[in-house]
Amino acid sequence: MQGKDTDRGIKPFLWFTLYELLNLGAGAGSVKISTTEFSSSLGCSQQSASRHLRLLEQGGLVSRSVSAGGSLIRITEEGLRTLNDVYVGLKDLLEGGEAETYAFEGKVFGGLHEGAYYLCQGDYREQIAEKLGFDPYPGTLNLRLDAADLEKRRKLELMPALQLRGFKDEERAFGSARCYPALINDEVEGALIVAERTTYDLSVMEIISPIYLRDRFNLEDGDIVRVSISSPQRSSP
Amino acid sequence: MQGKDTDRGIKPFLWFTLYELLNLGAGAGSVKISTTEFSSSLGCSQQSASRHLRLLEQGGLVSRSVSAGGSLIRITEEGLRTLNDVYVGLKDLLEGGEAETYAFEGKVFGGLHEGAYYLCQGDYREQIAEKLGFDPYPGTLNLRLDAADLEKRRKLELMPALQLRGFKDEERAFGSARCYPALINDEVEGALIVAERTTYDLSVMEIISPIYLRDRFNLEDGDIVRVSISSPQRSSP
DNA sequence: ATTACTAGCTGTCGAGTAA
DNA sequence: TTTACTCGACAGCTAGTAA
Repeated sequence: MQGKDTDRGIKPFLWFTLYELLNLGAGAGSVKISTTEFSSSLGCSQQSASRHLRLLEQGGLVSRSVSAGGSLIRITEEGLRTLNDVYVGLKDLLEGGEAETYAFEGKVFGGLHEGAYYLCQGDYREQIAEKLGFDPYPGTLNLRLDAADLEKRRKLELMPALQLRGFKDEERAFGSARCYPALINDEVEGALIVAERTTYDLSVMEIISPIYLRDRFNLEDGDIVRVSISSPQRSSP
Repeated sequence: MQGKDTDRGIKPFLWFTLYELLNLGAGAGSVKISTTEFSSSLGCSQQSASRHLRLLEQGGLVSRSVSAGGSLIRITEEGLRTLNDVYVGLKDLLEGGEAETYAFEGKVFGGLHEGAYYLCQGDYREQIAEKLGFDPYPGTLNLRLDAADLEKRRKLELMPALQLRGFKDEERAFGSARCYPALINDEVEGALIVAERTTYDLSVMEIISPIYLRDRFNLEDGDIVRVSISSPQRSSP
């Protein structure tokens, strides 16, 4: 495997266009701007600005609602992650990157056991084994976060993650997912797994692990479990 | 004036090539790598890698010594600044940029009064008036930093600065310079001024100000003066 | 006023190849 | 082995213009 971690899957010139949109405030919320105005802040022609925006939209990095008098533009979660990847890389390389640790405490709750189904699908299981280095117990532990942790959770959302590809079988399609290697209760290895492209409730964390965590820690619904994630996912030295 | 602060004067695709060089460790010191190896880590052809390196060298962003068996490559100070500019921008926009303050304490020393000569040149004086908002006293205050402050000084060196263009008159050419607005002894406005393209001793800081600082603070050689620089130089909102 | 298509230009790419 | 030239192909740019 020689996969490029730094592969952002975006053309350099489009990355800088996205960066300029962030500069104009399209990261925090929608921004109304015309292609003409945007082209001048970008230092190119109106036509190029228009084309860049279309390409970014196609790539799922911004969302737009085109209307007369300027369009409403907003950088998507994926767009922010694309920008943040470079940020994390630079931080690491320029500041001498101390690996931050994100620690969460969540309450165990029932969940719908959907996770178990996905994990039984051979393809996910293989990818997890390959990328995380363990064979997952066929089920997820669902944790609910306190509202106070949501801001931290949002930041984590932007951090680089290991990607699990989506796939199809005869019956249905499975979306791709991201996962973050984690330490559960400071003892057991596992991972936070986040389904892609779902407007998932950020207060819910699905944890996988090679072992059955409810047994291992004698967990009942409502118990508190600690999840520590260290970031960034370092590339090879 | 509608000058783009974000104008890095570098093509997007070259920026990412520079970023990849940083990834390979060419920021901390020279790195030996062949264009073929580099092209594979860049994900492009050997010809493009070679061309990119030549363009970066022409632009003064990397220095090279081409030799058989791979060239020695190192990112220059200006190259690091180009990367750092984007880093600072992202930090500001993604993390909600608290403006850091760099504070230095330096010992007054004589200096060669070269600075005074430059400041009398009309062009510099005009640019300072325009960009810093004051008419400089025709002379600089020279401070020598403690060795302990040098690391901080090096970091400041990478921060975005106001640019003073170089120029020529009939007799000679004057190089360009960077300056950082500063507060002197927490009371008087002024600026740190750094001549470009000189392998300047980082332990020396040249301070300009609208008034004669030696009188204002009753300074003798060896006295301690405090210089506070807040960064980044925020762009217009 | 917008956004975006078409046409033609320029710059960027990479295979071949020289040094 | 290197690095870097030439040159054909095409991606990205802008001016003009349509919708």
